[in-house]
Amino acid sequence: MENKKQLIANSILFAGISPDQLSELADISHVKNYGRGETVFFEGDVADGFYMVIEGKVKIFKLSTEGREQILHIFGKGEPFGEVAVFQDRPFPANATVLGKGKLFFFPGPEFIRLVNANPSIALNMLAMFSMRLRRFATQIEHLSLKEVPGRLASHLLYLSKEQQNRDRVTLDIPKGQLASLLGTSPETLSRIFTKMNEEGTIRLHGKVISLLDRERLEAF
Amino acid sequence: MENKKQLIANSILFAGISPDQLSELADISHVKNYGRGETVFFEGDVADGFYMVIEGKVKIFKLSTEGREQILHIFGKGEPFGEVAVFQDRPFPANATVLGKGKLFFFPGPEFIRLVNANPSIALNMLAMFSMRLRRFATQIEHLSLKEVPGRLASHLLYLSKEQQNRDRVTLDIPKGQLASLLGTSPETLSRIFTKMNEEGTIRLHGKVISLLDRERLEAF
DNA sequence: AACCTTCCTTGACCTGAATCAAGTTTTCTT
DNA sequence: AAGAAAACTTGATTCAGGTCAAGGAAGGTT
Repeated sequence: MENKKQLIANSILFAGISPDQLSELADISHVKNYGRGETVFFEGDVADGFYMVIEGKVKIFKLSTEGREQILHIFGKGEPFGEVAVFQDRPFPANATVLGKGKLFFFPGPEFIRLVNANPSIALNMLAMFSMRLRRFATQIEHLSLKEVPGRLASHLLYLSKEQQNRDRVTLDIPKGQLASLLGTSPETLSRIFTKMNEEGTIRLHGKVISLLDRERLEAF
Repeated sequence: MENKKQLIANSILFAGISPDQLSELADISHVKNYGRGETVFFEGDVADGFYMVIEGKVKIFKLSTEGREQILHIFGKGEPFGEVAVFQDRPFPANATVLGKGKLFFFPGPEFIRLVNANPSIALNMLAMFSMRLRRFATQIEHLSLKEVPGRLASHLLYLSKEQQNRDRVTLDIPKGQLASLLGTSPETLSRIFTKMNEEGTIRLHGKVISLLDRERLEAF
């Protein structure tokens, strides 16, 4: 329980909250466990609350009528999701499932709305978070429309490198099939491009570990 | 000047503001005029303030290295833009130019930040606005990745119809070339699809006016 | 009314990437 | 360790849609 409070206090969303409100949040939230690939919610479900990742990763995605998948976000530890729907009091606009297995907080919607309205610092935290997501979405739209798949992959590898202390040896944190869906392409195409970059000497592949041999070239895409 | 206050008071962003703050806003804001297709700002420019449309339309867009354009938003009367960059204190993430000619408000950044921090109701208005934009972006990503161009056009026509009192006779509010860029395609491809839908009897073209003859089919895309 | 510019359309061609199919490797499970 | 299930790779084929090129329509300007 103490642990629970700490997790909440350390999150971006609830940073700077008062001890009272922290206790209240800890009281109203549940912890939920999810098995491999289990669904958290479907697009169209009523948003009676939102979630925050404690352990594991969650993908938020859309499906086409033919079953193709486009990932919008992948959220990790400490990141909330579903708050937009709660805040707008509308159904979830996309599906959420756990990658691997995971542990999540659930916060009931009405209590959260009350908190946001009462506590300007939470509103400001949310604004900061939404701003970042808007920026990311803008980049994603740009990439989908203006870059070809090799360019998107190159961007992603450079992004991963930045996240991982700018090392030249990068580790994929999701399966390649999921990466394909995040980049808006098929596993087959992604695989071919990996192979080509490997042959050209731009990168070196070792399964989920990838060495960036030629950053210049990656940036040129 | 009275007019200026009214425009601010009627905007989504500043709805519910106090008379004092309204006066202050009116004092710190300037009105700027823009000629046909003039640029408001470029991607990468320092965001020392943000804008609100008084007259005309503004497109926010990204450019590829080869010069292709992807429109992220088109904003009309009363809509603010550039606030995300101001709020994050980061350069503008995209370009903004006026379609046709236009008249805009400019609000200096620091004063705005002060206002948001002091006034929770503005923060909540912003949250509502950002939520809506996140949703729109999610839809745009979904369309770009999972729908083909005819599907995106069909969606857009149905969306326009909804905006225009659900009439079956819809009027395009931007040139077709711009629509192509909004839908993430080329003018040539868009033109071909318009022609095909016209031949199939799904729609009837009269320049910028389009009759929706077969909603069923449009929705099926 | 003639001119110019911007916008739109149509044709011909080409290519990036999706799809289908079949194997291979990796990983879970028992 | 063996078997089953995912995950990944490779090949062959197809096609949506981008690009280049040229002509036509529409709207603004003098």
